[in-house]
Amino acid sequence: MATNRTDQAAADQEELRDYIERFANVLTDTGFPRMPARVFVALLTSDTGRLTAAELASLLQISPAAVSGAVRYLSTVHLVGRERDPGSRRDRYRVFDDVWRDALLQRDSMLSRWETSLTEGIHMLGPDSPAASRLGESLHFFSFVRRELPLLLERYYREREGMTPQQ
Amino acid sequence: MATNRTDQAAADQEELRDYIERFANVLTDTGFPRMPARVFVALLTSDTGRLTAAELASLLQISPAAVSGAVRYLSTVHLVGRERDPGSRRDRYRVFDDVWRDALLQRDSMLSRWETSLTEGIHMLGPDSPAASRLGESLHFFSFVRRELPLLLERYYREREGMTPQQ
DNA sequence: CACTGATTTCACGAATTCGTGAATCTTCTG
DNA sequence: CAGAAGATTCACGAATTCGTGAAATCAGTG
Repeated sequence: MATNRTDQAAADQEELRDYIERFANVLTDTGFPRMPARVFVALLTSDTGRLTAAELASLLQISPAAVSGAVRYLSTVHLVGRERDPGSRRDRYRVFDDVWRDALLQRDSMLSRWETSLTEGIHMLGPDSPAASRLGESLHFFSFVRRELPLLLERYYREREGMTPQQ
Repeated sequence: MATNRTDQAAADQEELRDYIERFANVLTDTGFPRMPARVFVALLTSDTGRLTAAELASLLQISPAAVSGAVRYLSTVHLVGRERDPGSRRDRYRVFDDVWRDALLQRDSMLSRWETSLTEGIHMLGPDSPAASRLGESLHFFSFVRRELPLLLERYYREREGMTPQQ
């Protein structure tokens, strides 16, 4: 029995689906909500990086409502964007090329909230208590990271640019 | 009516409790489980950085079981350690001085799992598909971060050392 | 401006998480 | 080695999260 084209395509999709689940599981282990993780990986592993809601729903075997929810989440954390082909009713969702940069920079806002809390704590505890000095250490560390992170990213993109000048 | 010492202490504790809740909320907003967050902040803001289970329970108004659970969580993510004064039945839980370094390095293991998944995906998709090249970009980025992070930390500790040589 | 295809919203049910109280287990003291 | 103080485990109930189906809303098209 020969493996025809249809069989092959089916096998490929089967394998892709399995992979998506595995990768998504790794992400959920790190606190990522389940559906968003699956949708995100589906987009990452699609050739164009752009899929419609219907394609996502059928690939992942989920309801349109689930797609909607996942995409809303992913949008708010800037991991995917919404596009609409002009003169069409279908949205297309896409992963940004620099997803990870955005994801990292997002951490930044988190850091700044932490810094706010730490500063507040230091004032409350009085500047010369041992606890305050512990909080101060943390604050110092965070502001260091927050200062250095953008520089690190910049360096990465500069290096990468150098390696693929044709991009 | 004069403010006596007891009143002042009570007011301080009240304020501390409020602060702990606020800071813990900030942490939970970033995916941190609630109880662990509260216990962690309580330890951070204690003068010695070390509290017994009973002290935590009374400060946070939670059951011993909740303390136990929170502490177990915090231990597994290396944010607090357990100590026992020799010749005592009481455990003391403490925040490590370099909590944040550990926390960051922990991210490292997360990154390496992601890298594994990405590599797997690249193989599955065939190395010259567009999707594979997208995954490849991500892989490249992560290995960069994983390489640079320890260097960044090292630099921080070296700089800090220079600023507080008496430590 | 009615029609149709597509997305979002909402209420519900299922599943999971979370904290407690009670019981069990551990470890020091006499 | 019995007793007591402390910590942990476990089952339960409460609260939250999650995904679905159905209804409502939105946006192009003729």
